Amino acid sequence: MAPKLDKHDHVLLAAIQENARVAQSELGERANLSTAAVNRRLRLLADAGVIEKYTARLNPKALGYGLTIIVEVKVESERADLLQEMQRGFTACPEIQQCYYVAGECDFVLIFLVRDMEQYVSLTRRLFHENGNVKAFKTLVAMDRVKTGMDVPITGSESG
Amino acid sequence: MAPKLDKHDHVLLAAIQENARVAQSELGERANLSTAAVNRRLRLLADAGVIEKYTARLNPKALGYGLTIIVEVKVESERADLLQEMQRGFTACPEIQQCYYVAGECDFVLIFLVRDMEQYVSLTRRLFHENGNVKAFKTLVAMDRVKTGMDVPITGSESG
DNA sequence: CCTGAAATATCTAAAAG
DNA sequence: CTTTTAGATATTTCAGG
Repeated sequence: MAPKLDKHDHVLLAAIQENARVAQSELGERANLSTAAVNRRLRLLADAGVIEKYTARLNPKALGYGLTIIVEVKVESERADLLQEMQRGFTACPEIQQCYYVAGECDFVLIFLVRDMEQYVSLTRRLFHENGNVKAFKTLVAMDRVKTGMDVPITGSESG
Repeated sequence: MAPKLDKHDHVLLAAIQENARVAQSELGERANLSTAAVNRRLRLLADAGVIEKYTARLNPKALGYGLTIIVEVKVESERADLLQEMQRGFTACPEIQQCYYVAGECDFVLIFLVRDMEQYVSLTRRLFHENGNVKAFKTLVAMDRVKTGMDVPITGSESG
């Protein structure tokens, strides 16, 4: 899946992760490449799945989603089909930003983005209380989103 | 901070959140706006901070970061200056993708993206063991990143 | 794999309704 | 808000090393 990234790729990836709108001409200056080479590399990186998508990060508060809640879910049974059905339900819920299947005390960690507590309570009914496979869940209310994002660390060099 | 978003804005925001590279001409078709109106709205939304940034989402595994770990941190003292110093340390660490300050049993929830367990252990030394204000921390290893992203739900309409 | 230049496409701003 | 125009930027492709 990762076809040998060299240091030029690292420069490009770090740059577009920070700001996807920088012109390929400027990327070329930073990476010491022509715009044509930049264009080709970006295409290959996207085709290879290294670049998953170009996206705009929106301000949740500006859209009325002022409440972040982290939830730990414990399940009754770890039967594969039941887990998969739960994962589908979580994934389909737009208010669940992130879902991790974890090893340890609990089984899932979810990150909710909701308008208010009322909406969260309503979602817990549907997703947890009405789901026979949810044994327990623990709610952690975020007072501050200290650091957010899906940024991947990009070291100076590694494989090149 | 949120200067009345109408349904046109919602269409635009949902579209560029899903794919930031769609042409403004196509955005215009989807939102029933001229490209000039789309351009103006996108500029205003960015200036107002509704659009925080344009970014490329990268595949962590492709960059060698195959291990996601969620950590709950409990502090000794909640003194404001100590908390702030911890937050600065977490924020400055590239391997910490996300940091939430939460109410409840623990005080911080962190999401790490690391190359391997060795790197994680090394980071815990520096960030937790060598920090006098960390009372305890609990490590949850992610077996699967079921759903990721920072997407904000965009309802059909609300304030318009 | 690269560069440089040409051909497309896109964005931005202005003018007028 | 709209449409149209025009010029500046950005992108993609192509020829050739």
